[in-house]
Amino acid sequence: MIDVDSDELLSIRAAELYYEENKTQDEIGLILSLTRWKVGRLIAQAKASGFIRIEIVHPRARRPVLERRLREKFGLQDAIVVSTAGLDAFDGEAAAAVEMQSRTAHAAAEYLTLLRPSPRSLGVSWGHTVHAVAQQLRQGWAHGVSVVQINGSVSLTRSAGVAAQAAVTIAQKGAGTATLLPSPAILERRETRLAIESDRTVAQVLAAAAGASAYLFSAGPADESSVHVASGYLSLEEMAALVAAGAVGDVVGRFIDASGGVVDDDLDDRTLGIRLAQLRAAAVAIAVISGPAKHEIARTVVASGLCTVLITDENTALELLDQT
Amino acid sequence: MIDVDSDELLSIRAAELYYEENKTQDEIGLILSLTRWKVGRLIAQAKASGFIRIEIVHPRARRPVLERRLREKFGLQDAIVVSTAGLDAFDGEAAAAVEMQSRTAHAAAEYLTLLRPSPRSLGVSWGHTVHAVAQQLRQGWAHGVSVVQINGSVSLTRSAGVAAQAAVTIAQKGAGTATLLPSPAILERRETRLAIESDRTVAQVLAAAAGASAYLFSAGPADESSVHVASGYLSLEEMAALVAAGAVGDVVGRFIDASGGVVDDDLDDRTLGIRLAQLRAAAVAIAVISGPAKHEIARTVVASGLCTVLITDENTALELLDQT
DNA sequence: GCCGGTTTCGCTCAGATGAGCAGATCCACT
DNA sequence: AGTGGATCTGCTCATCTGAGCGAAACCGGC
Repeated sequence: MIDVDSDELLSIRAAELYYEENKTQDEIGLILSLTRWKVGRLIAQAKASGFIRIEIVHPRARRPVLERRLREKFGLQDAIVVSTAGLDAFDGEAAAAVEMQSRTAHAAAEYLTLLRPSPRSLGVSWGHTVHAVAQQLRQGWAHGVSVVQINGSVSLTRSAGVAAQAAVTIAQKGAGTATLLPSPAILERRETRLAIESDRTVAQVLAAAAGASAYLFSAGPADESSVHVASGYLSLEEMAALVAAGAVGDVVGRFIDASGGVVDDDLDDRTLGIRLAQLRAAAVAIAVISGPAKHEIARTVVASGLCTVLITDENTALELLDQT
Repeated sequence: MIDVDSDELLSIRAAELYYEENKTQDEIGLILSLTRWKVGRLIAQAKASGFIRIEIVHPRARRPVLERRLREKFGLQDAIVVSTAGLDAFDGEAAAAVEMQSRTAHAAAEYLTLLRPSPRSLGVSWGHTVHAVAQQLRQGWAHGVSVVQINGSVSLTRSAGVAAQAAVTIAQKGAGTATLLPSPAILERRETRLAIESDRTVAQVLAAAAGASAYLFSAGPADESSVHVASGYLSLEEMAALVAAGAVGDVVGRFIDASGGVVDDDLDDRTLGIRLAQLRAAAVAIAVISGPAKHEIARTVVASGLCTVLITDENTALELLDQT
């Protein structure tokens, strides 16, 4: 029979009476024939040994401890970590992932709303995540905000509207205006990109994007589920090649490796939108990244200084903090 | 967008800072621009709303709240409920069930050891559970205890030793003696039972059993997994007939229905061992019942006053307390 | 606008709790 | 046995926290 340290057992009994029966340490001392100081120490010991688990079960709960550790480890200005508590109530991993996506987007919307100073101009990328954030924002989240798209958005397979939707919604709900970037995200030839870029309308948008007072973007994993594959910008073969070359994902359409460097210079040269250096230099760059598929790219984003603020879920945060 | 009551959200934020960051309510007030009393109330509210879940994670943890409710609801002298915390670490329901069985047996062994006055004579039944308790008892748990079997034990398919083992082990570890009941549990004819019962050796054991200062027994479900089927006392058909007649399980070999009454008078008349009335009249009757298959019989045991002390697992306890 | 009822607020005060400290106890090694 | 170091114990005291209580704010009906 494996014996459990009798002090450990006592501390469990004390903790039961304290937390479940909410008796005072005095009363517990009486019951267990201990001084109340001993009881206090036993409970402290139980806590220190991790036998007492306190969980805040609420869809909008956050994890301040993880947030602080993220800030410290990666030198972030701010970090928001939404709790995964209560996820077992959802059946199926897919449903759970959707819920976490939604919680994260909600947290991002709230963060944007509460951000002070409220951004005069906000550069946004596009994709599922940014779209979700736009949805969660409430009417009047800002009083006049100039929203600018920061990377090419015209899709080859869908109408431009879909990608533009997010920026427009964010602007509309913030009583402001949206400036769209009328260009594909990835061009076939470098020259085409240069040509489009030099067009006055596009150049003006890019200039506006470069001068935004804050950025809001997500990141995508480098795999067949990437929006760039779905949008037709990249074939499955090209994606496989990127992965083979070390790509872990993309930020504003630019594919990067684990160290945060551009993977394919040629591809990057054909990609239209602000450059990663501009993002790295931004005073406020909010990355919203959630989901198990994005752990790797999330690590790269925070590790290579692409964002100043990270909004993510608990699992991703734990993964990011997990050593290395 | 479904809005969450802003007070509710505040209470979550306050709770996060209080429980995760362990700040004082004063500090939290400073952070959230609230008075410390408001913070206290918010945290209390979060607790009351059930957003704060405090769990004691330890294999030997108990559930004093459930224990008290069991005592109150069923008028028990005592109740021990072992926690299911940490069971997800086991893979498979079977492994989890084994773990709970073991935890419950451990708790029973501990209870016996700490029972005051220590029983001079202890009547025991036999089966998996009692065997497990015997295993978990430690050397010297008592100083001279007279252990008596309270129901027939000679198996038709295995050697008598197996069923006797538990009683012998309990006696040996308690520096005492074991008195075995040298008879099958269920006879084929009433007359045989009477004949055996009138034999002096058997009669003396039964008399000793009747005079025990405490009883320790378990209960079995009425289904094909019953030890009485495995032991060969009952055929699958007989068991099916018992179930059809309303049997929910057996206690010391006697099958009872939901209200605690004997299901089959003839069968009961062929069963050798102490009578249920004797158990109901006992000053200390400790029932050790754990596992999902035994919820129904557990309910019957406590509801019909067959035990004064129940030792069980959290799930069974919850089931027992679940209304009705 | 006014008024009664209800809720919320800030506060007092007493009880509960944790930090820190000196004495007691234990333990290993001579 | 004797000794030095480490740990444990019970205590004082300062701080933290929850109950209870008037005062203020709020709300709906006139």
